[in-house]
Amino acid sequence: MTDAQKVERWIDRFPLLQALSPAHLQIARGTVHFPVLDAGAVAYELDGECANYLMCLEGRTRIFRMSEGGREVLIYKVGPGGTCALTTQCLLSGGNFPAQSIAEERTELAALPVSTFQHLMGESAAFRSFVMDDYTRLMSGLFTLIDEVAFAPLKQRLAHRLLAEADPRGVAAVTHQKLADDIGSVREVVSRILGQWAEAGLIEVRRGAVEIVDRAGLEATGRK
Amino acid sequence: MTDAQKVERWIDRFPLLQALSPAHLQIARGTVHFPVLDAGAVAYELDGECANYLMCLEGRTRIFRMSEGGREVLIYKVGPGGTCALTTQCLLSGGNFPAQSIAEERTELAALPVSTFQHLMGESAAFRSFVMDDYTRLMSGLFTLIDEVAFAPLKQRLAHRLLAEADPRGVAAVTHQKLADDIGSVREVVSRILGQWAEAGLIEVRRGAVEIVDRAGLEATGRK
DNA sequence: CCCGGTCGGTGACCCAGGTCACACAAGTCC
DNA sequence: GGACTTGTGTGACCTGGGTCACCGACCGGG
Repeated sequence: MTDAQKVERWIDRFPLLQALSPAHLQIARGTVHFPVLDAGAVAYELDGECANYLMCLEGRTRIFRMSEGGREVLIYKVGPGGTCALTTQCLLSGGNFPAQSIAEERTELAALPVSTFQHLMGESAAFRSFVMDDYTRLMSGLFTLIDEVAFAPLKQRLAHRLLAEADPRGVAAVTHQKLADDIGSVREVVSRILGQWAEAGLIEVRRGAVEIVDRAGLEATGRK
Repeated sequence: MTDAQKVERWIDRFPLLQALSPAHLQIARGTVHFPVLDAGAVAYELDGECANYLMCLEGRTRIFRMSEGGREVLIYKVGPGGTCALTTQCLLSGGNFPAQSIAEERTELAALPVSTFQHLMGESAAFRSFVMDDYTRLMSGLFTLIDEVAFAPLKQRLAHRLLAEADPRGVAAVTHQKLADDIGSVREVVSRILGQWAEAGLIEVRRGAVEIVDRAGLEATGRK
């Protein structure tokens, strides 16, 4: 794919960019570039510096925090059409990354350098609203996350994760280990809960995947 | 105190406002008003609408989330010179309050109506930076909060809270119940931990107050 | 077809921390 | 100086969920 094509695809994926004035969009087009991450590659590390505003074109990255003990909490995942709102946090605050990120699969990004970002933030109301939109979304996501880790029993968090991970047909292609990582628990516990649900006919477990049989039932189980 | 005096005090408390252009500052002066909350009054409720950008002149408010079970987590407290960054979240996202707030003592606020807020956000880079500054600070606060609720043992969270609550002389004027609420636990547990620390000579407990005797020791106890 | 890595299942055990049920001490309001 | 309210101390108990130690099943490659 030529660079010009990549630029078009990028604008395709982020239609809101078209609200930029021609001049501003021109600046963006001229400075954007397109890094690619292999599966498992580190997108950025905790406390790393942020040199680009990142948007995701293809693939998926996982953003999480890790405790000294090695356990993790998932903050969010970014897929095609999403921006990595933590870069916003860094660029706006002048600080470093408050979490770390790893590509779950091969991931193609669009990256605007800091200078462009700052310039557009200063000059373009449309760009500001584009950026702030995702940023405020991140904020509200954090509140529900806080609720979950602070109050929700593990079952509920697992149910949520599972539902979030499932494709339209209700199949979630994840290992127990990955689920456990996402919700900050351990494999054994996840296996046990999944076992109970399978018993109850809510799900079916396969190697490397879980199929949701009774979506409603699962949502309800989670809820108490 | 006359209104004019209040305006002066307000600008005194928030010196960064002086970076606004005279015209913008004039708009702010013309529309700001000064609500007062009695101790225990509700500053705003969960899911409430936000009509003003709020800054705290005197007093203290507590912002927290509550579970269905009635347990709470403290998000942060705002004192003199602080802005209530959740109002920013509301105003920027166009949504409602993601948490609730109660005045811990008589609290005097400065309030800029939405219209002024929007206007200045659109026009004044200085105002934007003033607002975003606190907003990004909130964001990073949330990350450390997530860390704590997800990973830290209760002792550690209690130690932090206690240290945060203590005045320069090391006296924290709080009941066990309040501490428990802040960290999302229950009185009995807090009493027990406090008892152990008193035994170990780290603190001294009085009715309605805790005195920190060995600050360093307390910080260390928390840390593992 | 065998062999090593990745998954998943299961039981025994343990512990932080929440729940319940009191008893008691300090203020405080008449 | 009762009587009531608010803050605290403490023991008995329970349970979610993490830890440990395995074992067995599947899977892809030589």
